[in-house]
Amino acid sequence: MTKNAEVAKVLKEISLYLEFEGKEPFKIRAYQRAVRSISSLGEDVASIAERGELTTIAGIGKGIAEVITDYLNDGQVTGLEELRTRVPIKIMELDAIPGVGPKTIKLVYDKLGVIDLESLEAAANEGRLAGLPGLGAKTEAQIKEGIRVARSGLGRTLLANALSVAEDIKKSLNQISGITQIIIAGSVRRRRETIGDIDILVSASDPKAVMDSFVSHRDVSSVTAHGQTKSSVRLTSGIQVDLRILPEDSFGAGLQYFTGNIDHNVHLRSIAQKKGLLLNEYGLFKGEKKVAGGAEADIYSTLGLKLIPPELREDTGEIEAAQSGNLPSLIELKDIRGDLHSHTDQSDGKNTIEEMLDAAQAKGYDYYCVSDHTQSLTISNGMDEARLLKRIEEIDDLNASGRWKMTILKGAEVDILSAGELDIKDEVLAELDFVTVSIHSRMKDDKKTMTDRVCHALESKYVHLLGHPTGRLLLKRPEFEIDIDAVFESARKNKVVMELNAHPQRLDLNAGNLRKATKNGLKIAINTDAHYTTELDNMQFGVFQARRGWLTKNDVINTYPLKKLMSTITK
DNA sequence: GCCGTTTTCGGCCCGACTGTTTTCAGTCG
Repeated sequence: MTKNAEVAKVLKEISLYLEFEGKEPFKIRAYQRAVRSISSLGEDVASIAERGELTTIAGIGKGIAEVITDYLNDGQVTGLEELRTRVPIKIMELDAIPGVGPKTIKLVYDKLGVIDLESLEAAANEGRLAGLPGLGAKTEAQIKEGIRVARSGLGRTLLANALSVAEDIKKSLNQISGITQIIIAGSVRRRRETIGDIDILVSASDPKAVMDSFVSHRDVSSVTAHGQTKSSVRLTSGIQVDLRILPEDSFGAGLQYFTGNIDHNVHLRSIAQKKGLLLNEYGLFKGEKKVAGGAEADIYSTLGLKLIPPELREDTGEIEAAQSGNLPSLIELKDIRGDLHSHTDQSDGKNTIEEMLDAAQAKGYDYYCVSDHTQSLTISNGMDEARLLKRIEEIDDLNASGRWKMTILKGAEVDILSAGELDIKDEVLAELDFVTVSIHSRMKDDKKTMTDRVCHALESKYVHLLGHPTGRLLLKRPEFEIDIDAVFESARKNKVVMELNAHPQRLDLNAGNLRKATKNGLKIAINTDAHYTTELDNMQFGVFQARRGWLTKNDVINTYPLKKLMSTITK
């Protein structure tokens, strides 16, 4: 997946240069669209290129496909290299400064010879920006602040974090009287894995009171906009929060608009246009007359669409599905009947097995699988065969004790070794109810080695699940190199289930791969991989991600009653 | 540059806020 980020970056740089040079706006927009498309792609762009299917990606046509192919083949794009030589500026670095865009970059390059963050900062500090055409003292001060923000490296944050920050602000806003509606919109509502900024939507009898309260919230470090209907702040944590206030009869339209994403909205608006309607955040209009606006569902139904769950709104086929009545009936948290991957203090978990079971029972689960690490993961105190056999006896006793109404399943998270062999003998694996295999070592293996390793592990007749299949840690570690299509094929042949690891930092598989896996007939298990009792709550993040991957209840084996679950995994 | 239930040309989503203007350009979402 790292290639996707690289390709997106190259396309973004091209779009910036085009804008810098004042080229055709629609061409610029086309490149921007392509950047978004590649960034949110659920699969490796290099694989798509190998199949010659680049132009099947939304927003990628012949021209941009060529650019991508160039880059994948040579590691560079001819036209871009020429631009870089002719205009030697760090355009990406400069554009990353909040409030600075291509036009400003062009201005300071032409007038002052600014080429990067350092030279811009020097110019600002020496007061050389103020006085340039269209730039005053305030803009100069803003740019200085923008440079500080850019330097601090505040980027995206995990959904789990953004959600808790957003809920916090929502709670404090809710104390203002006269608020009739308040909803967290944007990418948080779409449950994206990582969040750039938080959007909050409010309807209130006294909008000004809400705005004033918002910009003076205790966690606000700077206010970047403070208008009548819209304000933006940056929190001390670095997260940007936008607040938008709309009248009650526009709230549904506003919610639709500020949930996005942008491509979904553009598509929706073009449908409105074709029906002779205008769609904006205030409503759906036929001439002067508002035909929908108070409720989000009315916007969709008036456009001839079923209401699309926010998690699907990425313009990746959901609008067509809503038109033809083929939207999936998405899985919900209440459908989950058990957790099939969890740890205890016998390996690297922090709670005892009894504590974990109590916590699982409190969730109302029908079954729960204890799956500690195995011996080669010495750092996590992994179990050898003897300890595992003892654990099996222990769980038999716990089941017999009747203390828990749910069924405790005997499991393990078995390490996949360097050549794909497992680190526990078959005769012990045979004693387990549910065997998960995972990669925890040699994550820098090349693609073929890693793919062969994993596929070989899946061939064991004792293996039921592949844990966190791509090994990524969001915002921290990329996926390891692996041919996911080959893994899916091997899993299908060997009747192995794919994990959707619900840990907020993993969410592995991603949405695109989930969609592809189920299309290929694979089943999914959504597991928390909990190491603490509190981490059992992470199941919700797994379900969010499952919904983004278009998963239904039937795609997910831990929505099944125990009997059906066991017959599904039996080989 | 992309795209197609106005299909191979002629369109392409729409608006808020700010600063620097005196009607608007730039940035952002």
